[in-house]
Amino acid sequence: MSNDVFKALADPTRREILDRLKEKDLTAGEIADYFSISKPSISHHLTILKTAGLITQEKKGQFIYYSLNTTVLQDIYSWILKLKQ
Amino acid sequence: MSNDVFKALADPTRREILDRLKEKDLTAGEIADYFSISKPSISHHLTILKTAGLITQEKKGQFIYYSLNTTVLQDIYSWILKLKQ
DNA sequence: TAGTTAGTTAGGTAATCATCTAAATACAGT
DNA sequence: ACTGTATTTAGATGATTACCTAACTAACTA
Repeated sequence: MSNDVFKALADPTRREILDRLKEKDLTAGEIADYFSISKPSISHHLTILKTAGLITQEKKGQFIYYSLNTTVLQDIYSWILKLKQ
Repeated sequence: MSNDVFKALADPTRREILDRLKEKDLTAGEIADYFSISKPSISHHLTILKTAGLITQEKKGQFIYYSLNTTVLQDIYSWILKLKQ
């Protein structure tokens, strides 16, 4: 099972990033502004989420837009469901 | 949200403990025997799972039986579901 | 091409984590 | 009470993590 996904979800900041990206795509800067954490730290969190496959990035000129990708949540979802019954 | 539950699930050993407990209740010793990890380490993992509310323990004589408790998974399940749509 | 803005990479640090061995506690049987 | 079995607690250690500042890269604008 994708341990990367579980580990990515184990941090409250990263979960909140996902919550925000659910509403709309955001640039790294917009995400950093929302949290009181330095840009490099946010960049680090985004790398972890990207490695886990939970977000994708697309460069638009000067900006990098991040989007939510929930397909990798299916395995976790199924695992929890299986455990629950 | 219950960060403890997410963090408890972020370790493969702990997830496998839950998988095993899904089949039947087990003693700490039985769990430790299954993994090639020392008993104190398993005890530590069990404490984390217990603190998160994912398992319960019941003492029967000399043994302590651990059982799966999936009720605390509901929040995570709902959160993922919300994210997925 | 110089300056500005957006974002990452590099390097360092303090805190947390997973693991171990050794010692302690709890119970059962003789 | 003594011995053995089950499990936890204590204390230590190496690895990982989350964060920071400083420096770098890339792209836009004048």
